[in-house]
Order: sequence, then structure tokens, then C-alpha cells
Amino acid sequence: MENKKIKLRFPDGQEKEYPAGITGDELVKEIGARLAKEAIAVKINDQILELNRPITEDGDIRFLTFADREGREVFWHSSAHLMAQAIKRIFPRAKLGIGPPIEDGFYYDIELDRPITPEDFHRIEAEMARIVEADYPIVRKEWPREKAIEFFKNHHEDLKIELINDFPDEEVISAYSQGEFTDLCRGPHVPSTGRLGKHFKLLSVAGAYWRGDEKNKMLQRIYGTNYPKKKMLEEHLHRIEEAKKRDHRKLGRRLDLFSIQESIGNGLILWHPKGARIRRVMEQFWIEEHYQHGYELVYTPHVARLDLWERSGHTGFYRENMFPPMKMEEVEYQLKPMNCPFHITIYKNQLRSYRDLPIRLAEFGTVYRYERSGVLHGLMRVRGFTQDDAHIFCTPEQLTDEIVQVLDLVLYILQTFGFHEYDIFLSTRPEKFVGSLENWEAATAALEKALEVKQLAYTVDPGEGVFYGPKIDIKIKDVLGRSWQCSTVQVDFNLPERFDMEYIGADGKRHRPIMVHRALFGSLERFLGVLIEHYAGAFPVWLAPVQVIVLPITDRHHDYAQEIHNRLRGAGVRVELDRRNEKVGFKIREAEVQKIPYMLIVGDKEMDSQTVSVRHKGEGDVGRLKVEEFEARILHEIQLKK
RNA sequence: GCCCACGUAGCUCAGUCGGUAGAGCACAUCCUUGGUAAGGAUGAGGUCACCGGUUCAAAUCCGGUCGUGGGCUCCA
Repeated sequence: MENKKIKLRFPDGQEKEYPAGITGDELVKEIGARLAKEAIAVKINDQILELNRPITEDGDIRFLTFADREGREVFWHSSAHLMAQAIKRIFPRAKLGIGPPIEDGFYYDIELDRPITPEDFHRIEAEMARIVEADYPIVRKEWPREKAIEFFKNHHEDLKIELINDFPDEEVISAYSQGEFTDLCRGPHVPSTGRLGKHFKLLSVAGAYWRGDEKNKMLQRIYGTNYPKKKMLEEHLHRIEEAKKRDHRKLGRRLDLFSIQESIGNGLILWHPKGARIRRVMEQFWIEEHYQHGYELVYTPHVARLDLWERSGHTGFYRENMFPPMKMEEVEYQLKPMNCPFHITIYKNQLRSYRDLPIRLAEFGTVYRYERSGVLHGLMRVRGFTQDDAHIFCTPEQLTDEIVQVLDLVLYILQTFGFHEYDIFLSTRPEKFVGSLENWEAATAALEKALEVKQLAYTVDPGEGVFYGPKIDIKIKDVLGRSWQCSTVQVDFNLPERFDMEYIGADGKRHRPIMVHRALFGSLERFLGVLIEHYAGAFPVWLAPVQVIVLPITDRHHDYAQEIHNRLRGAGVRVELDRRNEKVGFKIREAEVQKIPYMLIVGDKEMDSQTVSVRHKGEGDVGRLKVEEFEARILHEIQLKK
């Protein structure tokens, strides 16, 4: 073994020979001090190893740092252990669940007879700092199952034993020790606790079901994060602050866009005039585009007889999401959770020919769904919301092309609203499904084909489709890089079947159409919520609820200000006039706080020259313009949807 | 629904050990007519979320209900 050599290939293509059993640490030190300092783990072929583990095989080698996603995962995973060790020191009774890395940090689930509160965080953090200071080596152990079980039994780690018992027989059981602390873990980890540095912070504590199952007991999940550099931690905390500042619930109140009130009911939205303005602009734009793209708009009621929902299958598979039915004159009615049965019924109202297809029916359909109280969240998750819903009924041959057209429309609309980055998912057949395998395959192929035609990169989400068909979900990314599920395109061959939908084909025979459900905004409530956070409430001119505010300097300028106001309003601009008895500085401040894009200041000079002094939000004074010049300028911006 | 925390004026928040409430902003009235992010004075505004309990006495302690927040599960 000692004389054996291994051949390693580095990312730059260089190959070198080393004695077998050399550790990552030894190797990286040869490469350079800087990389040695930053290295977190080493990746050989597809396996990630600790830096102190001997390397025994040939292959591609790469050192992982915090810049690599996998490197961060190791770093945060070790940080979770660090926190667990500190918690065990302070609360020896605590039992450990699992503690994985997540998107930007880590958590650990623990069972403890006393709630952990944010006040405990400082104590835990201080203990973590001591453990880092001690720089314990992190040592991997591989144990036979019995030994592992015995060890965790002795340490009263019942949850760990439960995990071990569920491991497949052939699984190698490994544990990692640092100082007095040992945790069941697959690894890998950083070589010692000192490598984790001191730029960590515990962020929050929340309940979480053991193994994610609500039938199990609830554990306490403590979230934290850790960065190799102080500046990175600060940036992360700053991002959290920034997100708080953009919170649509706060901005919604401050800008008087909407409210949710106890007296109305939770999860139900009141759109105030300014929020309604934005929503109306969205709707008008959407309606125009849909007529342009061959859709027909319809209106359908908010309730329907329960029978309809029985036929559609909703009372079976969707009941737990529906409001309870109500009875009137011996007939039961149901508040609608979806719009599809109505659109189908319109389709079925006459015999359709293949020549009529595709038929595209669209509607702002307001639906009501029962959501458990704990999941409600501002505009993002509500009980009554309006979908920009449409159903396309087409022949199998038309399917791909219809989906391509939907994708075109989705991307165009999202881009218009300022979203240029997306994550696209193709969700395939779930375990519980209806319909034939051929149908599923054909539908999935049509979705794939459409994505190929559009050259869109996507991720397959296996088994995440709806029970009636596969779907494409488009998640938009906002300015802070957070992603939001809005648009969805779903193929459905279940409902056409259930409703016995037909069209007469060229062969004179009856055929079954395919149905596509699609929503671009998804829900107007959620989309507007995302929009508020994306723009931090400072909407572009075309969307701003108030586009212009006229600010007269004294009373004697009121008539002139009124004239400008009337003129702009006549031209279709959303304009307000601030006639209050306040200094102009005060009025400007208020307009800035309200995030109004344009302020027109009018005093003697403007009155004499028939001009306005234009101040743009954020930019400050941009000089004087003739009234007609300003009007042309803002109308142009609105037209360009800027 | 579950775990934890929270609920005081329209908004943001003080309120110590249990002794029936306070600020700033907003609002109203008056003064001020001021040129690019807060002029001044005065005033009004509260069943301390709701229901019950303990107590001579509850915003404060206890229980329940409703709501909100952070999560879990689920989702547009």
C-alpha cells in the first residue's frame, strides 16, 4: 500500500501522481497556501471527502471552497453540528433529530422539554464560539449497526436510533466526533471546529414535525447561518433586512394598497383604491393581450351546484381544500375552488367541430379555497383569490403548438412586469394519477417538445405533476433572487373524459379534445404581492397607482395647479393635486414616501411661463418643462410600459 | 391544523412589583403663504383583540376563543 501511486487529474487538466493514502490537506498545501486556507472539502470523482481522509483511488480531483455549492453545504452541515454540540452542553437533556444545510445556512431539529427562545441564542452562540476556539478535530467513525445503536442508546438519543433502524441493511453507519460530542452523520465535514470561524448567527426557532410528518411529534427547529468572512455574514443579514423592508404586508399598509381585516375574515383581501388601480392596469393589459392572442373572455359565477363538483371530481380529490357546501331550496351549492368546470360547460353548450379548435376561454376567475389558518400569509397565500385562468381545448395534434404559444405569452407578460429570470420545472406523473400511460407520455412529450422549441432550460421534477396530467411551472426570481411560483401550464385529459367532451373530427366521428389549464400571473393577489416586493413599492410609471402629483407652492398657484391636474387627467394620466396648507418641502417628502414617480412643482415662475418644474422620484429636480412637453413625455413612458 | 412568540390610539411603539393608560406620526382647528425629503400652537382620539377566572383591585396573573408573525405540512 505504501508504495502504491495514484493518479489525480486537476480541474485545469494537469495530471499528477501521488502516493496512495495522501490526504486532501497534505495535497492542497502543495498547491498553495491560499487554497489550503479556503478549502473545505475535496471532491474525488463524484465523492466528497474530508480533507483529512486518505485518498486511495485515481480520478478527477477538485478542492471545494465556500464558493462551491457543495463546499457551502459541508461548511453549513458542520456548523449545524457545532450548534448541536453547544446546545447539548447547555441542555444535556436535548435529543437530536436531524441537522442539514439549507439554502443559506443550516438548522437542527431538537427535542427538549423546554422551549428554546431567541434569548437563549446568545448563550448558544457563546458556547459555539468556545468550541470553535478549542479547534477540536472532527473525526469520522464507521460503526457496525449494533455498536451505533448501543452508543446512541447510552446517550439517550432516541431519534437517532429511529433513524438507524430505518437505514437499509447495507448502509455504512458513520458518526462524527468533535471533543465530547458525537453525532450520527453521513458527512462529510470540515477537518476541525476551528475551521468554522466566528461569523455565525442563530436566526430563529420554529416548530417542525419529526421527519416532516404531522402525525409525529413536534420538535424545535433552530435556524442559523455561518460565513467564512465577516463581510459575507453582514451582507446576508443585510439581505434579510432588505427583504423585511420590502415586505408587501408593510408596504401594502404604508402605501394604502390593500388590507386584511379580522372583521372580514382571514385570508380575504380588501383592495383599497390605490391597490385596485394597479390591479386594474394589470387586468387591462392582460385582457388586451389575450384578445390579441386568440382568447375569448368569459364570466362565470362564484358558486355552482354541488353536482357540478361531483362530476368534475373535486368533491372527491379536492374536498379538503374547499369551503363547505351550502344548502338552498333543497339544493346544495358550492363556492368555486376552480374555474375549469364552468369553461368546460361553455364548451359543451354546443357541438364543436375540429374547425373550431383550439378554443381558448379566459377569465379572471375568483376562487375560494380552504387553507389551514397557519399557512395564510399576506397576499401570497389567501383563501379568496383571482386566477388569470384560461382553458385551451384542442386536438392532440395542436397540443405542442398551443403550449409553445402559452410559453411565448407567459414570457412576454412576465418580462413586461420586470421579471427576467426564471426557474422552469417540468413535473411528471405522480404516484396517484388518472388516465392512461400513453396519454401521460404524449402529454409529457408535448410539454418537453414545447420547452425545446422555446429553448428553455428546465429541471424535471419527477412525480410532482397534478394527478390529472403533467405540468410546467415557471418560478420567477425577484430582485433579491427569491423565487416565486406564479405561472403554470397543465395538460389535462381527466376532465374532458369526466365531462364527456367531444368535437367532430374531419372524419365525421366524435373525438375527445385535450385541455390545457394555464395561468400567467397565477393569482393576481400573489403576483401583486411579489410585484410590491420586487419593486419595493416604487412601481414603474405605467403601473404606479399615482403617476404624477402636482404640488403648488402657495394658494395663489392653486388655480394653475388645478389646470395642469385637469389636463393630465384628461389625457389619461393618474394624477393628484396636493392643495394642503403645507410647505413644498413637506409635500415633496410625502410624495417621495408614497413613491410617486413624478412631482410637478408649480409657483410663480411656472405660472408665468406655462411650465412645470419636474422632480422625479429618487432623481430629484430634473428641470422645467412646458406642460405639453411633460405630458408627451409621460404618455410616451406609459405607452412603453416603463 | 400543529409548535413557539405576539395582540395597548388609524400607524409605529413605551407602560417597572397588579393600583382602571402614554409618546411620535397621522387626524381636526388656528397661526404661518413658505421654491425641492418633516414650520408652529391647540385639540380630539383607547371596552388595553374578545370571553371567562383569580384578586379589595387586572393592560399586567391564569384559562379559553379569535387574529397576526416565524416555521412544519400543503399550495396559485
